[in-house]
Amino acid sequence: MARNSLSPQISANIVEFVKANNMRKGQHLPLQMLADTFRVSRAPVLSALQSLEALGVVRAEANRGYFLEIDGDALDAAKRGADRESDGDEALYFRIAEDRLAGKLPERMSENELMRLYDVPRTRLLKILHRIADEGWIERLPGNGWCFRQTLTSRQSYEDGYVFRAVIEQQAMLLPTFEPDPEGFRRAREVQAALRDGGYESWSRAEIFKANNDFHEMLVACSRNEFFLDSVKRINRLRRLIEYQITIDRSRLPKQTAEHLHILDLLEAGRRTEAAAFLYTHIMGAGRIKVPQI
Amino acid sequence: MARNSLSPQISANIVEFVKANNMRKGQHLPLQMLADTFRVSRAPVLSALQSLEALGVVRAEANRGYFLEIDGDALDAAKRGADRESDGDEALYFRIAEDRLAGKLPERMSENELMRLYDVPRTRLLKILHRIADEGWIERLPGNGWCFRQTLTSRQSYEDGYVFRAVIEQQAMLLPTFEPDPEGFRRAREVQAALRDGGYESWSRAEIFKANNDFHEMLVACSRNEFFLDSVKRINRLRRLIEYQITIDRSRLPKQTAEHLHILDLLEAGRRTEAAAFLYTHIMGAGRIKVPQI
DNA sequence: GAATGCATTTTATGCTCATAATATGTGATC
DNA sequence: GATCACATATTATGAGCATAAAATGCATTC
Repeated sequence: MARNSLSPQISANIVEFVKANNMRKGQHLPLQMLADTFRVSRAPVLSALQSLEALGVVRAEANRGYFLEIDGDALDAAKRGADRESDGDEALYFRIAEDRLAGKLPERMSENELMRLYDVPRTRLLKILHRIADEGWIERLPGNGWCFRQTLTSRQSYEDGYVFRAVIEQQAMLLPTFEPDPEGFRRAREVQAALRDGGYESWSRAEIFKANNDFHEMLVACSRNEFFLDSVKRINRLRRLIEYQITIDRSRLPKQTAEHLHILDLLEAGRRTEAAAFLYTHIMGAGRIKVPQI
Repeated sequence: MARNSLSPQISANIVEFVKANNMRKGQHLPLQMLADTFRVSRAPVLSALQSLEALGVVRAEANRGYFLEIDGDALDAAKRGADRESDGDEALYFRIAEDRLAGKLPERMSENELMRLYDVPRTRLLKILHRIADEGWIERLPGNGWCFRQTLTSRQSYEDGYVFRAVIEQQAMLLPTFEPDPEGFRRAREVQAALRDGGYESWSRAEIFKANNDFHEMLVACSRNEFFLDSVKRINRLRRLIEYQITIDRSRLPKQTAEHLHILDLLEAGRRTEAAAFLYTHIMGAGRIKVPQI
């Protein structure tokens, strides 16, 4: 009847924010600041804080606002709880992706067929279809209906994607505007070290995938060219869907993180050309693409 | 009240199709073939042909279908007529782009505000906003409303775009999967030669721009990697908006077409590395970007 | 037998209204 | 002086219905 509320999403954002900023018990969480951070009004932030209060994460004080009740690094339980209930659109999106990858959907479908199949109102469906179109694996036909493209399902596209990433990321690093971001590097080192020291066995598939993507996007962000960064982000969203279907080969992770750290080492030593070349073979290797000798 | 018909658009497509295939007076235009070509049903093709009949472009014969009444290369008048009345969405899209570039729109706007301002129903507005979001110059806010990004308006983005194109196109040409497409080359030569031999003075801005884009997209298509091609197409759609605001410097066109032909020459002589290097400086020169000496 | 012409079904858009969520203005409180 | 609490205004979604356009099935014609 009405739209689904933002506040579960905001709750998750707040928890993430608290962790990322290493906040401690007792610290104040001003409404307006959080609203500005997440680019929403104070209203959904308020209702998010109210539900976090019910979980015991924050405490309300009359006329003074909300205060952290738990140290930031002890929030994992709350985080998982918040993650689970967030965003019904995301769920539908994944259902469609899964059905498509499993070959359960015909190539062409009308909006009405999709609405009936997934039992969602048109508006919600359209929002998701447009997002999928943006990712490039469906397109609107000129008359009625939509048509799935081969992007997700063909082996060729999979390999083309790795080649594209390898080229883009290497070239981004070679741009004259490229400049390492010390803070980004520091955080990346932390995450990669944690992954190396045991994380590769205990983290969830999604967490590992996110850590990997964050690393690569951080690197490309250093190029200070939004087109390079947008390209990488776009293709990574696609990758997420495909890789989710594949079981992660965890035995390859230690080598991967070692290579990530090596790239940071090279860059900090000012050996940028070497770093770029290494990054290229790193990505091609991850996609198991043969590098031709020219 | 109802949706706006496809048939004006289809009419334009038919005219274009006839010209591209060099069809002559008297040739048959089968419904199903045209429908398949444009990925629609026979219904809108039929109504398009009926309006073309009213213009005298085709002639209907009872139970036999429609036949060309004019040679393909004499269709310019009909083409211009068809172009003009096609697609109201496109018009709105350009109005928004223009207003945005002129600084007439605030950074954040709600859907309702936009509906009131342009006096269009929500569905039509949303379709266009999603298209704009896909092009990257607006984004949906988490709560209400949309937010324009700086992509269109900043000098920095403009230059970044040229750098991106130069890198992508050069690298696409260097891929092991790259392979010249003889038919594409032949057509490109025709167009570029026509542009050189007078076209640069008489063609409209849109025609010149399209010829230029087609050339570059044809080259990247030869890489046989859809991600490279999609990237170039995406950025070219953006470029169209910006360049439309700028008066074309027609004096630079002869040099440009000469360079295009030179690239084809190099490729046909098998000198791919040289062609790629030349293409890179060609693009950077068009954006007047200084190439750093490393 | 391929393509048309016509009839029928299906689809997407636009409109109105109800409603929950988001956004925002203003006085109260620390 | 910043932040909150509350009241109010605005916004976007969903549902139902009417309608023009698009899709499709089938007899007819060449």
